[in-house]
Amino acid sequence: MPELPEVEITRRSFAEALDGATVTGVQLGKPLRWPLGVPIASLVGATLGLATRRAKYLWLPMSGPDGGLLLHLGMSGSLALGEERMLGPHQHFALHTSRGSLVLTDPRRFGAVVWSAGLAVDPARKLLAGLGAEPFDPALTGATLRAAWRKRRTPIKQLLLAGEGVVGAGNIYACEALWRAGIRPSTPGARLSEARCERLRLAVREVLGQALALGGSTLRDFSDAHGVAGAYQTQAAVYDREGQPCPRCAAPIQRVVQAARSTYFCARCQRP
DNA sequence: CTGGTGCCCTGTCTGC
DNA sequence: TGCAGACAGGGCACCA
Repeated sequence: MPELPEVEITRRSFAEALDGATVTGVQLGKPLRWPLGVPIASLVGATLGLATRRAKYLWLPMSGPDGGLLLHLGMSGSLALGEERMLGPHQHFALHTSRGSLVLTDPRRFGAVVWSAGLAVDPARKLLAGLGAEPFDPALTGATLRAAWRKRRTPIKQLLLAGEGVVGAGNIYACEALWRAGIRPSTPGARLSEARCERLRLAVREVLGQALALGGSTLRDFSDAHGVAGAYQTQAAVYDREGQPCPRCAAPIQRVVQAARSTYFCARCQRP
């Protein structure tokens, strides 16, 4: 489900409310992708800091014990902040605090909540290693993207999905950014000139920025920690629009499968 | 190293 | 109505 905009919107919707809160309990439902990695009891009494985000991961820092929870929403996860109550059938993690309970709902359980003593040590270090630059990092340029992709024959769509060079664009926003940049999703990364890399960098920023402004995309069930849905999906130019006219040139949008994921593009205005 | 595939798990929708 | 199959916003492990 959640790509970078949805994760960031989720973060913003609860981070300040829980900054400084005391952990009063933790509840687990069915297993998520990995074990929590710490006894629940040891977290009780910890003080929460301000939640941050790296790529599609959220980091909930704590002191006493020092460390934090690294959280990923997977394909179907969402967080809600509310009163403490029984876990529902798809609620597999709850962090009860002095200022409310943060509950992870994740039917498919591809998500994760993992304890790490810090971001620079395992398991967080290993999970975050190799991620590309943040899309809004001023240090990210067409030249740095060109350098990251120049030896990669993998199609650019898959490089974006893997977070190589730049993170944050999942299936929806990778399709949208490539359309905006006029680049065919099947184009090998190495084929992109620095100028096209720069165009794609700007496209990724624009798409993610617009999605952030619209509260993300709600295809089925995404909402922020207060239950507010997103509206970006109504703006999509190509995603899930197979056969419909390209907003730019009116040619029918095509759908292909790359690495087992649907890719939508306009064959007329997106060039190899 | 690299690119490709399979898999984790559940819900929803489509077509027979 | 029932049921099988495809598909879904992500990412890891493993293979050749």
